[in-house]
Amino acid sequence: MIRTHDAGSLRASDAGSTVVLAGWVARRRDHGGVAFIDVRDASGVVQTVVRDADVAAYLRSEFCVRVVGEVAMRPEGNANPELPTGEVEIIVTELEVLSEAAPLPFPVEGGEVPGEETRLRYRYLDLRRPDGPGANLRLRSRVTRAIRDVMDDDGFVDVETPYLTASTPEGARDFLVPVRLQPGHWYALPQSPQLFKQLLMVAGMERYYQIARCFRDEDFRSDRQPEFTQLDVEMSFVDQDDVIAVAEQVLAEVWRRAVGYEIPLPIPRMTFAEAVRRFGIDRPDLRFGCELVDVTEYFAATTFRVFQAAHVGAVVMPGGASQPRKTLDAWQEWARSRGAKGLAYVLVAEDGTLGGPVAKNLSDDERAGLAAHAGAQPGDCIFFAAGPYAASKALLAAVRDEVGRRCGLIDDSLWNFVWVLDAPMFEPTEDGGWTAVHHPFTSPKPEFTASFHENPGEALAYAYDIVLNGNEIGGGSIRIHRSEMQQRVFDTIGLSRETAESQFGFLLQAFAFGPPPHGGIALGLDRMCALLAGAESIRDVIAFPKTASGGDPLTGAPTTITPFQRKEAGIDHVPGPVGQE
RNA sequence: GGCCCCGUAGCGCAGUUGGUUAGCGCGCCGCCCUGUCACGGCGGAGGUCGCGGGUUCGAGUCCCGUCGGGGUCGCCA
Repeated sequence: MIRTHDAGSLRASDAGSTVVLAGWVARRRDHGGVAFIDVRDASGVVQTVVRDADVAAYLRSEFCVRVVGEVAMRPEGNANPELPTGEVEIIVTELEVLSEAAPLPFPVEGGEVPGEETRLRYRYLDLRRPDGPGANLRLRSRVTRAIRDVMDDDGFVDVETPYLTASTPEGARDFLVPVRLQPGHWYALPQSPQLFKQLLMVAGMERYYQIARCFRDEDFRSDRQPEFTQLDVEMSFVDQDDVIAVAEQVLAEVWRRAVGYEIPLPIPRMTFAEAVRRFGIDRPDLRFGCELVDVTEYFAATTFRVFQAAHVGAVVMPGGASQPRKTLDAWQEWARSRGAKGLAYVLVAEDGTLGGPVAKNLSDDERAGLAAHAGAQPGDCIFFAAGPYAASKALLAAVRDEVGRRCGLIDDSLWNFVWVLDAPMFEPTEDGGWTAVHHPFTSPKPEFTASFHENPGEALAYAYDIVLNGNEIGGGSIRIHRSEMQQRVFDTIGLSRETAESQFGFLLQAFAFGPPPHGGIALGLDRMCALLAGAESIRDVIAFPKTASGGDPLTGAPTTITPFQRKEAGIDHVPGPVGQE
């Protein structure tokens, strides 16, 4: 090493020793005769004192320097209690510029945080910022270390699965890779290692894990990138409780070591049906109340046409009656932007009388008991959604989240985990058929193994999602391991034997050779890290993320390719008639 | 693919009802300064107002289109 000490590690106890530091010029305070150069490395920052005016005047922000000097106590009254190293300073005897820095596109130290695109174009400088995303990468490293320690202690085998694999038209859009040696043939990047990890169970690995990159060519969100990372786990001879227990051990160790939080185990469980009934969504944020109220029965005989619906639900906004008309109108616009027709509301006045446009459409009896039935207090606002069950619940879930935010009901310091179990196995498609809610390898719960084909809408899946503060951070299931049942699932979702054979034939064939009962889970590493870091976007916990249009401002990817590359990759190959390629 | 917000100096932003030479802070360059820690003082440079078109005597400002960034719905087995 060209240095003897880390800048941020120096304390009063080091006074008198001669040290060699290497780092960057964080700040320069040049007084002419004496100059203070803050030297920063990964460990922190320390003040150095340069008395050679020529040397000091030459330095600029972010020059990379090597400094030799003696650690000295700062003069009386000059200590800086804001800094861990604030009691000492380095009296510089030798300063070597290792490399110069051009004028910066944005300040590495202090200043306003630049726009996202600028930060990504100069990501190496963004990561160098002491209060930037670099700290998140260190956090992420602690997380993966904790994961590997737990998995290793539990006897799991870390296996790498292919990134160049076969396209499966089901599910998300694939990223495709042309194959030079076979013009017209394409690899797909895996959306997840799902099929391979099941093959590893057939292979007798019994306990598999991988911190795996996954690829999905879908639109972006703040919590979605085209490539993302998950902790992928699969286990043989297990039940749902076994998988959940392993996941809880991982989460507990990660939270313990990343942020020093002890997750109370076991993590509470809730069924999918209960989550939707009480919170309108399968990933409820349990940090606050405001649970949904079912008023369908209450309005069963109403003459108000809007409430003559399959389902009428409500959510109470504490203190919402005092919202100005403009704000209430803005709620309508908000609801419409989410595809709803509007958002009915009733204001409960301080004297208990009901106001708002909907109130006058209700009967005297309906008005009399409404506040009590909905659990509203004087001064509250009751929002309503009426229509099909799922759509109404979804709208109210969004209202509840918005109410939680606007009313300051959410305690940011809470870590509220919950398992959501027993999701439906199938959901109806637009053309009257059925499709798998999770994926078609998910087993039905034991009580539905015989009936799911006849009553797809009632079948519950042997699946579990882990939810944290309203965010789905992972999910898994017990898989189907018998060809017969797998075939019935394919039949249920209308996947022909030919299609199933061409897409998943290798898995079905593997299942002919003594497949063990198995199940697993995948945890979203990026989302976990973003939550642990308090980041608003998973971009903040990824070293080199992409923008919303899929570009990387730093490398310029994706780029066009040369005509030679086109030819060599064979991407313009025109396939012959099907079956004759 | 739909909708919403944003785009003005290297960075962060202001810019009135459309009106003369487009401002502010930081940064940058030069000079001064021996105890600062967001050091300070004096001086200076730096702009295709994202791009294209239109309205107008006149456009950073209004209109249309387009590109880029962010968010959201669809989508994400």
